[in-house]
Amino acid sequence: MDNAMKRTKIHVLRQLENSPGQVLVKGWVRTRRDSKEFSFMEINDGSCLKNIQVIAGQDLENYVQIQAVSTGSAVSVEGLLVASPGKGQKWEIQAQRVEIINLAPDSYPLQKKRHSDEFLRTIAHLRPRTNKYGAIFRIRSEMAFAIHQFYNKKGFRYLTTPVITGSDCEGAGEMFRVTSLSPEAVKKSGIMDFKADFFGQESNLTVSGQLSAEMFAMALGDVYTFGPTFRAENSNTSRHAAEFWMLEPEMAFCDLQQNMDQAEELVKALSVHALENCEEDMDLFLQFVDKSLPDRLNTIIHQPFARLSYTDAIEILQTSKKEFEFKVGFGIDLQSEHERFLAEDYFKKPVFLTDYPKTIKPFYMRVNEDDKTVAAMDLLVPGIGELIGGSQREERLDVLEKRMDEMNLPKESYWWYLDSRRFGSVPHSGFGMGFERFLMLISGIKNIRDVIPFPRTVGSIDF
RNA sequence: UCCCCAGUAGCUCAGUUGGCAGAGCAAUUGGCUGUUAACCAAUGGGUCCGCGGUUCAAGUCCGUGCUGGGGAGCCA
Repeated sequence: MDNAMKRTKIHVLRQLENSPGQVLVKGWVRTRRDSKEFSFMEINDGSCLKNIQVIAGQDLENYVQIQAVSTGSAVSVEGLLVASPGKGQKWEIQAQRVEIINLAPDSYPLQKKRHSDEFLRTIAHLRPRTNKYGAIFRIRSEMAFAIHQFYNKKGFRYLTTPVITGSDCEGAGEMFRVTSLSPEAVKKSGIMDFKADFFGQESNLTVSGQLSAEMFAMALGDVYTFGPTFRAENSNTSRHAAEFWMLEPEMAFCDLQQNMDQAEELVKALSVHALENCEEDMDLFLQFVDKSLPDRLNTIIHQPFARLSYTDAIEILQTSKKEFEFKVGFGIDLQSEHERFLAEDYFKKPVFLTDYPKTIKPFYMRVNEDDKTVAAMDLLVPGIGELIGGSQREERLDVLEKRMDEMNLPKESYWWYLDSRRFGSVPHSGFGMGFERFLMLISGIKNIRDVIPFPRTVGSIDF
């Protein structure tokens, strides 16, 4: 290859106002059509949704081989960038040299037509080469960056909390056990001897970085964690995965209202960021994936989210004419149908529900003056359900210890957590947002498996 | 884990009261052509998800298992 020539990515080429003349592109052939004296090749290099059209003429020395280039093949093309006389594209490349880097056999599974999401899940290693999956994974990348940018601008510090944890009762669901004990040794002795295990005690994959984040909020002020989270729940739905990414901001000197303000600002800012920075990829979803998406995003960005207490929500559900499968009443956790009714039918926009009964919420949430409810907040969004769960944390040592006693939690193993309430305890709040659920919200993709590069779910860990 | 639905060519699907296994797209070959998921023609392509049963005969009916999808629970 000509080392003097530098490769230009297709997203750069497509934005050019004037032709630089000679260009070099490398990518994969999406489709090829023959004409009388030349071949049309559409090349995609993953830098953007769109392809660049290459005109490979019969005067090329390897024209016979070029005519055999199949969908999925990798090529390197050097030629002149010229205005395209055809419709549908501004530029095209008049090839002077086409190097076939790799010829894909006709068994290449991706065809020049629409494939079902279910089929593409069975070839998760190849699906990012399609328009839709290429688009969502570019958006996923951009959104991860946007999260860091959002909090960096606000003066938050990024905190990486442990993936392996020693606490076995964080109460957020079933946990994956981490061990270095060999199955043979365990079978032989008949017991899991945790004292002989790597950490000398039971250890698990994290279900939340919140407790760690609270410690750092008491030191650095405003922090956030953003990383992988693991749940060993046997849940088989389109909204759950065993491994997912969660964003968890934690803020000192912050009450429940300010917590909701933060969450609402975040969701709005990220949505705007997606539309402004992933315009071409977002258009694919706005136009073809979910017809209701433009309205939904417009509502999210421009309308204030609804805010009401759990008690008021129960009132609305009880007085609504809608027939529910499950009865509602104070003290009962809301069912999916209730949450959907509130977000999709009643308010038709994201809804914060606050002040849930303390009996259905974790120990760390701040007990309200009524001693019946806690300063919790869940953000319910149309189409997804719960996107965010958060609370003002219980900063009063005596109240917190009483709650832990009520819930039979071993205070001694939370000694360090309780220390934060002993030494300079202040009101503070935080929340967790499922990153994949947010991606589903802004893309209209209906299954969480389709916004994760290689999803891990019950009974499925291929790739 | 529970409820419902599905599994037929590489992909998407049709297949009637049980009676010879089908279509479109893809692939291959040829034709045509500054084409846009190009077009036209021909050809090849099957463990009808697995196992067991009913029947003269099962893609079709029954049982069971597996896989996938939708919903519920749990949650982010």
